Amino acid sequence: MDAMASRTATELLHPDRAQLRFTTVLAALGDPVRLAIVARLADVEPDGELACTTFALPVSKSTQSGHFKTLREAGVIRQRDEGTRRLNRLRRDDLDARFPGLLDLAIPQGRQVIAGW
Amino acid sequence: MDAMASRTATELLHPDRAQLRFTTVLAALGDPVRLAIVARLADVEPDGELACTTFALPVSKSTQSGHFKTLREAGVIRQRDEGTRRLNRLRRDDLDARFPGLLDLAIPQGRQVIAGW
DNA sequence: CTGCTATGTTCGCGATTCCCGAACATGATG
DNA sequence: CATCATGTTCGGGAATCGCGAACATAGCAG
Repeated sequence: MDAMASRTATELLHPDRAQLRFTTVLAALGDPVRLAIVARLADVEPDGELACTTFALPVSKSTQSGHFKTLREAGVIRQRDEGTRRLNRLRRDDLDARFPGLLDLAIPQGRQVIAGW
Repeated sequence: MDAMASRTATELLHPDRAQLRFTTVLAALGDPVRLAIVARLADVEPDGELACTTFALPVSKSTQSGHFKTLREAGVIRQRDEGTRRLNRLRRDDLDARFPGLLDLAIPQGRQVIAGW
C-alpha cells in the first residue's frame, strides 16, 4: 500500500499530521478570508462538512478556490469530492495534537472577521 | 498631545495595542525568519533589546530590514534607534493582552526553527 | 441521448509582494 | 577628515495574488 497522503496521482493532497509546519499553518490562518472559512467550519463541528459555495465570501470564485487549496495544503482542512461538490472539514484533531490552543485562539477571531462583513 | 502611534512624521510607526489585527500578526509570525526573530527576542525578555545584526539570519541585509519592518508594523516588536543601531524588543504585554496564549505557542516553534539552522 | 444547470478548477493577465545586490545615509572611531 | 559599522532605500527579476473567462464534471429534465 501507499503510505503517502494521496490515494491516486490526481487526488487531492493532504499533508500528514507529522508533516504540518507551524509557519505554514500560521500563514494560512493569517488571511481574513481563510480565517473566516475556518471559523465557519468550526461552527459545524464535529463531522460537519460544508461545500465551498456555502461560505458567501467577498471574493471571486477562482480566488475562493485558491484559498481552499492553501488551507488544504497547509493541513488546516480536509477536502473530499462528493459528486460535483467539494466538501470541507476542519482538521481539528491534527491541529490540536500538533499546535494545542491555536484553533481555540483563531476561531473566535475568525468569527469576529465574519461579524465585520 | 498626539494619541497616534508615531512621535514625528519621520519616526517609526508602531500600531497601538487596540489597533493590532489578528490576521496581520499571524501573517507576520507565519514566516520562519520572522518567527526566529521573535523567539530570539523572547529569550532576552524582559526589557531585553537586540540589534538587528545579532540575529545571524540566513537572508540578506536588505531582506532582514524588510522582515523587521513587517514585524514592527504588525505590532509584534517595538523598535527604537540608538546611535547607528536599531534595537528591537518584543511587545509581549500588548500581544498577551490582545491574543493571550499566542506568543507562548509561537515562541517554542520559533526556537525549533532556529535549532534546524 | 440531448441540453441545461450547478459546482469548482484551470488559464492568462495585470498588480502586488518578495528577495537580492548596489548604493546611500548616519553615527561612531581614530 | 577618513574609515568603519549598522541599517535603509532603490531598482530589477521572480514569485504570488486576485480577477474574469473558459473549461470539466455531475446531476437533472425532457
